[in-house]
Amino acid sequence: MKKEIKTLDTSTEEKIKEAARTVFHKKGFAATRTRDIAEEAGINLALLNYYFRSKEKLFNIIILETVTGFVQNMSMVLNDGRTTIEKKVEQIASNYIDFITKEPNIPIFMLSEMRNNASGLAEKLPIKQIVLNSIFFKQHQEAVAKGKITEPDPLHFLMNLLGLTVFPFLAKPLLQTVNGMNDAEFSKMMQERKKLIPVWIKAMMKAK
Amino acid sequence: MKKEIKTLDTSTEEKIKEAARTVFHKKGFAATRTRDIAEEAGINLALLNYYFRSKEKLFNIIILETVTGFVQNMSMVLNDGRTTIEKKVEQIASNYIDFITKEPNIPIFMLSEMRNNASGLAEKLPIKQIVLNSIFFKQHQEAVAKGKITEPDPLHFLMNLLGLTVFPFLAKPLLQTVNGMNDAEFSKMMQERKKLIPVWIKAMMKAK
DNA sequence: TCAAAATTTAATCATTTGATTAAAACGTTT
DNA sequence: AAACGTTTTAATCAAATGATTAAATTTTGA
Repeated sequence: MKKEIKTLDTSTEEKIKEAARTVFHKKGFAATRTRDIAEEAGINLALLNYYFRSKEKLFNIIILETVTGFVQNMSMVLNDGRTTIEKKVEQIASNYIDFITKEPNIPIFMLSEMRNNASGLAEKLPIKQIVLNSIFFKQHQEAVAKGKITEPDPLHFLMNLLGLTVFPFLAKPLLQTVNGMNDAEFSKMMQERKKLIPVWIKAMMKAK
Repeated sequence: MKKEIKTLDTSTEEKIKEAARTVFHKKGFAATRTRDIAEEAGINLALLNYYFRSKEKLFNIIILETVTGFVQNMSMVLNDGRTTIEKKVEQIASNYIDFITKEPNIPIFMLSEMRNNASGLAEKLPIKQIVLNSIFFKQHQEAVAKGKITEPDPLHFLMNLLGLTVFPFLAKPLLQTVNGMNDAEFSKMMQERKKLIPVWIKAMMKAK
């Protein structure tokens, strides 16, 4: 048969990547053992080095994919010319709450691995372009000019939106023990926030 | 026999704790080597085990102190009967921005180490008590009753406040490369947020 | 079919790492 | 000073860990 498209889903290489993603996301680079990944993938340890040379190289592939996926979503929304700025806020809040609900380890994984920027990751990401050249950026400028938004720096805007959206997931371990909150309750709370965050952002941005 | 008070500031035990705090905060438990701590403290490696038995026991002491310190500040503010809820928001934003500016590694350290709650830390903290029995909690209930605050759950209130305050520090590595922001600019931005966050929170809480 | 190439496996290596030990150095008490 | 307890040091240990190797097995292509 063709060797290229031979059920890539279950190829050894893909199994290792999938396992690496799972373990790295959950435990981070330093706490992850290559043997953990091999076991999770159900493969011989040596295959990890056979396909990816080293733990570090495998990690760099995973984190680049993870961060790219995270940013891409926002990029799409920010560059949609058909939606208002209000609608963009709704979409970002809603999309990220759904996304992080499915992959709850991603925010703390990304932020903790970037803390010393060891992988030089940030340089590889065109986030600045994404924001500064975005339709959102222009819409924000217009809204400021028209006095509909008080704070002129779009950075505050995006940071507030992401903070309100992402921070609860980061604080979840605390909430669960401290507040006795279970997964269902947390999930319900985040669903509420899909509607609350756009309302809050709107109110904040008009405030002065 | 006697050894109680002999310049505790520079005692070996204290030097090790201080070094451990520095290294653990910066790199996290898994990435920290006991030799890193010994070197930072300028002591022989064996002394770490002599005074603290194991890396893990030393870590548990450090993280408990760190989180306690972090929570204590909020507890004081939330239980001050002489301040309004608006003033409490100002104080928490201001205190934490100052605190984290001095110790920028603490938020990501706390959150990433709690992600699997390995140290069973959350159980040791009386945060639930702190919030539910606080003066703030009663003031919040009153404000809701009087219609001054729309959202009835004080959890949203505190999570929003902390999210707006802490999240920028977590995202700092991104901002620095992506936005080309240097330390001085970041610091200036956070000083602005001391004034902005109370205004924003006030507007958010009235929104509906 | 069969030889070459690719993949997989078990065994092993060299370091790293947390921890311990025995002896030396230091300080206190008598 | 001598005896005793405490602190510090250098050396070492055992387990863990990332990586490699050589052989076995499977797949590919003529």
